[in-house]
Amino acid sequence: MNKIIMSSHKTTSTAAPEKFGFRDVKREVFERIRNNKWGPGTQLPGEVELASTFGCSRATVNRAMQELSDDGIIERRRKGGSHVKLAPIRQVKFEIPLVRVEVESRGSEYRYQLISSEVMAAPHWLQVRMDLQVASPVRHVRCLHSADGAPYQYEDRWINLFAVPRAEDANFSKIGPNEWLVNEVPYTNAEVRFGATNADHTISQHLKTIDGDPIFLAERSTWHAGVQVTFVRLYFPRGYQMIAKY
Amino acid sequence: MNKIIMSSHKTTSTAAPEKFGFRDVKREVFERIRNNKWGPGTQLPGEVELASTFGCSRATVNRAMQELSDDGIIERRRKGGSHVKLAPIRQVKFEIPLVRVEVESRGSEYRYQLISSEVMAAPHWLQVRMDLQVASPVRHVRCLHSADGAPYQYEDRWINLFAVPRAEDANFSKIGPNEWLVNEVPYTNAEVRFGATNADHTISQHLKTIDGDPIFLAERSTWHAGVQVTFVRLYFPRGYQMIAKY
DNA sequence: CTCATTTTTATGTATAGACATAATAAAGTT
DNA sequence: AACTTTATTATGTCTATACATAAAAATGAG
Repeated sequence: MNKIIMSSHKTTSTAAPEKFGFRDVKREVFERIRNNKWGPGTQLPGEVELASTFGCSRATVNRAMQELSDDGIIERRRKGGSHVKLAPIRQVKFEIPLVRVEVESRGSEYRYQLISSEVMAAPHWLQVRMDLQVASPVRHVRCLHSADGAPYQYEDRWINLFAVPRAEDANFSKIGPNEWLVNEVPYTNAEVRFGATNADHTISQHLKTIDGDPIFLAERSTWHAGVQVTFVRLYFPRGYQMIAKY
Repeated sequence: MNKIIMSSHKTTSTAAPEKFGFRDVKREVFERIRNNKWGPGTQLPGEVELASTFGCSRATVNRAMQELSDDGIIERRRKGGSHVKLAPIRQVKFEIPLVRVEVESRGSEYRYQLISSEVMAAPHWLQVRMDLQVASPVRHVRCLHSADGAPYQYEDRWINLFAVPRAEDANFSKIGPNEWLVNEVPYTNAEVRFGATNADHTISQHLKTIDGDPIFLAERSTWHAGVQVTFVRLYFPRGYQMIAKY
């Protein structure tokens, strides 16, 4: 299965000449970097050289190197050539699924419960947070997501009705505002901030924890076409862990 | 600056025929998806059709669509064609830089301080955590990272000396174990878990917080070539926020 | 020597053409 | 109708070629 080139020459006589696709090239180059054969800072061979080394076209090498660059493994500059990154600032990727999907994928029974909902003028702190015009109408929704009957996430959300007028009449008693918004206003830009906080009385009441318990808090701001659509605070009870791999 | 195609026909007579590169194609397609012109689930035109629409080659369209697929915007299947994703499970990307770099990029003065270091046999809980052979030698290092004199991150790290023998004699009094490891064993696989916890006495002492204060906790396990290299717990005082955009 | 100009070069991007592959659709068989 | 086989088709990938572009390196002027 594994295609490995031992020497840097084109092909040894014994091995089958198996064509190198861009995946093979990518894996090979990455392997050499990992093995410290090409350590941090090393200038890599040019695309033409690599192409002849691996017996493929420059376009193929180019795609491989392009992806390695996207992955943050190497840096490329015109004329300067490709270099192994000095500080491997590797990026973590993870998906933020719908709560419902997240709960169900753990094999738990998902339940949603609307706690409160009201339409009002944006309070001052929110105007600042959401960069709103003074007194824009917003819908404030609070709800609870449970897994197997136990509180899983407390959601405190503000929706900009100027950006999403239809949210004023949306019915959030059965599906949560997040799921509704995702269908209504897909493909937004967002910024998430993670941190820790204490449970105040309201939170501990809904999450069934004790006042002062540590809470994992995620704040998300979401934009569409330049205007902020929603601002939400998600509270997770102690023990919740968000997992990311890279 | 903005190149916008109004109709779906090749080119209108008035507008300049400006060539569409893969970026233009990508932006155009994404724009139509965002505008709900092509809503969730919609089957997109085939590559040949798009190519003639935008007046470029199929390869160009292919690259644009490939990237949209990588970005999680669309789904592609051979013969099935390209579809706008139903549930836009957008992925969050963020970088985990070196603490030093993180602090310095905020314009603060970084300081590092070694608290303790000892070589020992792995305690039982760690053996389980790191999937080690019984009683592998490990180096336990605790240290503190500060920004402008204020505690920024308390680091509690275990290094598998079987995987990284040179770590036994490494000097961690001036540069931290993370920075050392990143240079010694680059390009590893890792898993990070985020959560919230309470400050116990040790933590609150070093982070200068009060016992019981909420702490943002990140646990990271790192592998190289199949064996776990290190396990680290990072404690951030209240107020710390990790920011991710997407 | 210093500075501005030209040349060189590695990567960036686009293209037409070719074949591979997976999966659907269509046709044929029982 | 249910099943098998074949054809069709959209995407996946590779190639050779071409030109663009940024930046280093070489060159020349003062």
